[in-house]
Amino acid sequence: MGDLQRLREVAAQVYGWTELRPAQEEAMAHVTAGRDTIVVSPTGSGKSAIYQVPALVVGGPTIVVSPLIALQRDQVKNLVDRGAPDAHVVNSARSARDNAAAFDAIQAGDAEFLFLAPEQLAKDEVVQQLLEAKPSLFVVDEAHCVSSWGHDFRPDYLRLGEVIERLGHPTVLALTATASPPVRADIVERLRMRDAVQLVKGFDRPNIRLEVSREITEREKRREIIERIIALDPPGLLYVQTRGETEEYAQALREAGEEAYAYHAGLSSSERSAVHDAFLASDRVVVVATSAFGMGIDKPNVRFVVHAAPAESLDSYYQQIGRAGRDGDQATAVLYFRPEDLRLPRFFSSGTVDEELLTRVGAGVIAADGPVRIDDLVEELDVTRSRVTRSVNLLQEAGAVLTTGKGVRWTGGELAAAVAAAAVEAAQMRTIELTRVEMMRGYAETDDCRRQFLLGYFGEDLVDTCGSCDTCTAGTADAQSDVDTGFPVQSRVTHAEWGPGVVMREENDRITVLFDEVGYRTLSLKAVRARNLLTAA
DNA sequence: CGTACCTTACTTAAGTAAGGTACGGTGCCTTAAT
Repeated sequence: MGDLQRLREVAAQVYGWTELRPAQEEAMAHVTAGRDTIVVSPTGSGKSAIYQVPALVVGGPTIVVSPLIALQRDQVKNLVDRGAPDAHVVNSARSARDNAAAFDAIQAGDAEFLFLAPEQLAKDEVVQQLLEAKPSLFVVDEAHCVSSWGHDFRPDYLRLGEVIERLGHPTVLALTATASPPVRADIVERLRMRDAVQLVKGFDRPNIRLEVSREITEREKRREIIERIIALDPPGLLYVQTRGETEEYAQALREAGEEAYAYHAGLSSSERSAVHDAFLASDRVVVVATSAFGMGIDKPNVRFVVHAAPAESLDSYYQQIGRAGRDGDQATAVLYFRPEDLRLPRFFSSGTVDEELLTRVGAGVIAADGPVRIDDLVEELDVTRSRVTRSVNLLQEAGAVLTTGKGVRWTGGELAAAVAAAAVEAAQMRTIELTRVEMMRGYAETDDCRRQFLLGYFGEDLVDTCGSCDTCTAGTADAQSDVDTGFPVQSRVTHAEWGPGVVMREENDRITVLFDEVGYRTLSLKAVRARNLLTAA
């Protein structure tokens, strides 16, 4: 293939990579051929190269959407250090003049890469500037953010699909280290990827030993975590649920003689970067953090990731433990589990729907009588931009509004009905989120091989038990590979009450199905058979 | 959602019980005041 030869040449001459991995070449070949592509592959496996090399083979600049300004900075520095063509960032931390210069460079062909956050792309003038640059490649880095943050925290992630369309649909490349099949489907749909190739490589991390410790009291749990961390031998990470706990555990660890730092989003940016630096520099460090810590931080020799409490989904959990053992050496992931600790993840997954706001936003769109910009709605309604955007997204989901290049427009239905439909969408999303928390519980409580459970959740079939997780060591894990329930994993089924879904997991006496509308449910086979609840679709 | 902490009410006037309420995670961006 001529393309492949050129890709190898560019990799060697521009970046100094004399050898590409087969998985990288495969992805690069698709991107170069103009095919929308989603790549799920661990951090440290050379994901960035998948756009960096093709970007120089195909004409036109490359836009990279990246969730954190700090990350954008690192990515640009990385390119500059390698002597790659110019890369720029556009964000609120830079002066208007610098941002304008970046657009000029990208339009003039003096720069190849432009990094920005999705919020920038919500601005009309930014999209206009990019249109003039005629980008050929649109990269969404940390693409799991589309699904995990887009639905509430950072709603502009859900609007990237429209931006891609307005830019004439350049080749879309979505990159992430962790995404289960439904999350991948969500990313593909939201980014409006066409005929997307899905490449999932190196998902299992066999050098990370999986363990769960079920605890009775909070007090006992705290004592054991401190002891265990000392025994596990830093460097490592301890994830906790609240900002307060980061300080408490960090102090307890320091009193026990460890080098420990607390990290959460409430710290000043200088405190945060001091912890980053200490984490990267030291071989004896423990960072005690909320979920704020980790994205874009690549330290190869992290020996453990301990969780003082469950995460809100196995997606988040796997993302976090994936920060251990990137050097390939032995590492350990321990989850300390008390059912009570599911309280906070449940709370965070059950955000409320503001029907009054939906009504006001809907009324605002109707009153505009034609396309209206979200910024104008924000001004008129005096509500934060992110709340308005979230409401617009829900109304759009319900089919009540449409987005065009000129703004958001009402599709003609009745306001009350549209609000009700949008509220149903939101409620359905909440239900699904809550069942994702339940899968976290399922992982913590299973007596079967944890690796099989985890990989199964991500749509990967591990034929034999892993032999190295705590349940395998304890001898409770039975191979689930020869189980035949009549409903094979990944096959589509329909439930009498819950509608269509996909089989995620088969066990001797039960199966777990991910239903399109009600999320993950575990069903007793006895009941399924007795009442004929499921049919293969 | 559920806990932790607070106030209030009650009565074996100093401690208990009931009732009320605040709080808990992720980051862009913008803009005003130093």
